[in-house]
Amino acid sequence: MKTKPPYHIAIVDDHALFAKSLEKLIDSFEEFEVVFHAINGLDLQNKLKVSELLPDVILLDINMPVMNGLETMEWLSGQHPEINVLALTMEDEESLMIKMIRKGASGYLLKDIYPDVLKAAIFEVIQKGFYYTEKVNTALMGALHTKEKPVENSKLKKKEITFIKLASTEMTYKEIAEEMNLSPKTIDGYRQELFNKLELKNRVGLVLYAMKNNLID
Amino acid sequence: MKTKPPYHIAIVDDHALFAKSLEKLIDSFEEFEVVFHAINGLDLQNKLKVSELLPDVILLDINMPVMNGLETMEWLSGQHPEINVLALTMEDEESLMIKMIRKGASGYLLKDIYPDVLKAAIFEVIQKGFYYTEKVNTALMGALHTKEKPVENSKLKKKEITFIKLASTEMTYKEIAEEMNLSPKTIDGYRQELFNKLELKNRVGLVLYAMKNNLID
DNA sequence: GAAAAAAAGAGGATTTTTCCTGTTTTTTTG
DNA sequence: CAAAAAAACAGGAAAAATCCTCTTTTTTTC
Repeated sequence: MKTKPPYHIAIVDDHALFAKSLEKLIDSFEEFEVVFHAINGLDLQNKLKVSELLPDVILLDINMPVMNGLETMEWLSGQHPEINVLALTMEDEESLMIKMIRKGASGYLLKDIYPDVLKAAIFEVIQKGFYYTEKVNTALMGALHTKEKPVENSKLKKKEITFIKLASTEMTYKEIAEEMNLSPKTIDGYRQELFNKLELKNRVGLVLYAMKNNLID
Repeated sequence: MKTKPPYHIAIVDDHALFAKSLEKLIDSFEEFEVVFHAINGLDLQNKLKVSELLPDVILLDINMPVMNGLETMEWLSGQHPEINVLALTMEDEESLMIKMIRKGASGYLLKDIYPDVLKAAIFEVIQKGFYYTEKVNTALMGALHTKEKPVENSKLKKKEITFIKLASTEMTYKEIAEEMNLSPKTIDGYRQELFNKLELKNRVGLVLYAMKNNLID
């Protein structure tokens, strides 16, 4: 970790306008300098490979089309554990927040914060290695106190994910079965298994689950 | 309309980080100058009242909590028709786009555009009074060709909205009826009416509609 | 206050979803 | 290869959702 300015920042966000704007803002802080920005996790991997100097901090958007924040965070933890990552997101979703922290993010910020807060957060991450707001702390405590169900709900199988996505449309299960080239009874099995595993009551619950876990939208 | 730089821009967006960043970006274009930014439609109304100089162009975010883009646009069209408005949004939602144009927006931009496009768009809006991309044109043509259904779907009644919100949970219709102190048959009437009006096939469609229109989450 | 419109409610039927308990087929693993 | 595990599939039934048409009650409007 560098101890003197300028600190190098990388931005990962698929919204070019936001990314570029953010770059301007960060460059306006004299202690910081944006070294590059990537439009998704894959792009970040490439940029990191060819970049001669690694960023001190990465600002990572969570909602991205190709390789999302969680996947990217996982890769970063493995490949570049020395880089501090600040997760950026539009929504205040507690479960996502916890997942990002678990995967090694150094902090979690909403996009509706004020620039000063961002600046302070980056500084704190560089100095202390983390930036946790009251909110994150509360959520973390809560997560630790509720007993860890061995649900492994983050590890849905591919077909289950496909099914959930289709179940989050106006298709009937029969149509979904055709689409997936499976018997309606098999589809019913998926449904039942997921209802049990995720503790859902009906299909609407499945759609809400898909939303919260960014499987749709 | 002013004909010489600097042109004055106002930003309306509830995400402080994005708004401030965007301000930096725009100020970096020498022809433009950000005069103020508001966090929602209501705030914009106040700012416009006390501001001694009106902006030439307003960059208006569509998704805002208090007074959203559509409502704000409606008000602007009535009170300040001379100000050109560029709608800004995260999602590429055709119906929203058309509604904004109908209410008088001078252009429609996605937040994933490049800064140069934004700059060009602002210029074009100032000079020509509008900035329509190929996409918007296509959508508009399509909208004109499909006959205007008197749907008024933007004006859902209060109870319908309550119903949609409850239908977007794991409750059964029977439970929803109890919650709303109505007969299950009445609830069924709401459901049927909404399915027709919004052209939905089933309850999942209703949940998706609720999502797209920010009734939930 | 009578007519019109809107909201609430109902009967009755079909389709879809949900649930429970199995069997058969395919894949994995020692 | 044989045993075990996972995936695919089924029968049958109850519950919920969906659909269509219609009546009653309440509210609005002239």
